[in-house]
Amino acid sequence: MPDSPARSRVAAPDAAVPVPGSAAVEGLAQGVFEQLQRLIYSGDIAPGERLNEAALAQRMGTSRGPVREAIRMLTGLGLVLAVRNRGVFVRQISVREMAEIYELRALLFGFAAGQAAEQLNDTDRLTFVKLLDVMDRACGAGDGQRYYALNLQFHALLMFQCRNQRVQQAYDDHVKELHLYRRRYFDATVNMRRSNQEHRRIFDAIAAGSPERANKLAQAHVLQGRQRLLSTLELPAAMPADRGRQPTLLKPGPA
Amino acid sequence: MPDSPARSRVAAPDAAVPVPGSAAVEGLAQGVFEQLQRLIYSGDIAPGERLNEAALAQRMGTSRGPVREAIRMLTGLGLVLAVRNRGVFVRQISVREMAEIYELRALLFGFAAGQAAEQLNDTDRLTFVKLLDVMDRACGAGDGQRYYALNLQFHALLMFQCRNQRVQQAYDDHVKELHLYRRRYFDATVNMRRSNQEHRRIFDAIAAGSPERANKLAQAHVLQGRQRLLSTLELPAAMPADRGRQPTLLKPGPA
DNA sequence: CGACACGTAAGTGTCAACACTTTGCCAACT
DNA sequence: AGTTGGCAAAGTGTTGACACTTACGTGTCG
Repeated sequence: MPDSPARSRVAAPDAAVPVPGSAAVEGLAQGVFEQLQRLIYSGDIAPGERLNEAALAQRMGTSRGPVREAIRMLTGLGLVLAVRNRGVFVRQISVREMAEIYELRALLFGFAAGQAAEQLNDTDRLTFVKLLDVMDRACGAGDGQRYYALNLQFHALLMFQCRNQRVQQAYDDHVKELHLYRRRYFDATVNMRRSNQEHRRIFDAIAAGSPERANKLAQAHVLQGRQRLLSTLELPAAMPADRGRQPTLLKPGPA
Repeated sequence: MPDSPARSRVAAPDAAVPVPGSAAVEGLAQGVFEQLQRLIYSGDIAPGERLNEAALAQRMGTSRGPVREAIRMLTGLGLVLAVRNRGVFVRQISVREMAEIYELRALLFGFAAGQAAEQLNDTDRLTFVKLLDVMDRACGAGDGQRYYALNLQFHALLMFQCRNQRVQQAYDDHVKELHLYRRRYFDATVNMRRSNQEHRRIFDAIAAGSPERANKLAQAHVLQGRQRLLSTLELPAAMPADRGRQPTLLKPGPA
């Protein structure tokens, strides 16, 4: 009791337990885990980068124990790759992997669309209508950031229609993996327009109660999204520059 | 690597590092992780059971650190559920979850079958033919254990045809989750026969180059597998029993 | 006889120290 | 000059100890 650890510590930049009223009940490892996840998905840590335990521990205001545990959670999640005695590295997904993930996404998304066409309740239908309306406006205004967010919402709402948490989870997991790739390259107004049109057609098929058509359209939508992304990737080196990083294909592995 | 014999530790029952020639290069945490995974999938630890860190540490011949890290990997994998200050419990999947997983499996399996019908090379075709032949024999001999193994092989071979590692991995992951449910209830000879017939029909569709039909048949096969399992679950009142533990794990709530 | 409070035991959460590996650098040797 | 050998620093792997929370059994009071 002479030592009140959480409080007598110097304020850390990303403290996992900053204030008592916070989510300290979750435990340090959990807190560090969530911080790291956020940092990785936000691109703040960058794929291929190494995670330094001591540095992170200091940054989070804990010892290395919780940091290591958090990192192990990340490995279990497949977000990070551990190499014995060398450290863990943020996973880099290759173009091929990205393509594969898109294919899987297309499959799941198509399935959900098909289910939606068979069992769409009125409140969800209304939500769809409203959402599409807002998306039209964002699209017209050329607000890429906003459209990106709405797009996620649309997809989430559609995925919910399959009433299968496992499928939704699989979808979410894989979408997360694509975040790093996608965020940067999703601002071309043209892409936005086409994407928006496709959404409308998918919804029409769903509202019309045509599972087959909805499925096909939804699948095509995702695959065309992949195509759009691939084409922007193939364009020359005229993007915000990721410190010279190419769409690398391989992990930072030793051999 | 030269052995460091300083460890005069008594041999532990499931030692994660028994002999130098073993997988010691992977690190203790990794070793413990693999052991635990095995123990859980083999049903040796049983769903709902709690993992005692100290006990496991002793059993594996390490300290609690590596055990905790291994456990964190399991949580990242979703195999286990952690509750602060209470411990981690092997995840129990409900019947509903099982049904959902089967639906997802059906989707993926159907997809692979469709792809297979579009691009099946000769060597794989031959492998299929041979495999089906062996399965016929095992089926005729009523060898449930053997058929179970062959069945997995058949499904793996078919999944491979989609040439998409992500899809395969998703399939594998979910099949693993079902292992606990399935192993016990898969010996009825009748089920074996019907299953085998379905395999044949699926392969026929693939060999005939009919993606649509192959997809449908494969999907139906998995869903019928689900039905077979559900019916066996509903029959008996007595199974090994989970020691009365319910899907609890929710704390009563503060104040 | 039942409910509540308390004390104790078991178990998890966290930490700081120590052991081992890898890696980069500098010097000596060919 | 190029190569090889071996220090030294940095970082990961592992451990045992200590703090804290929870669960459980016991005893007392109503």
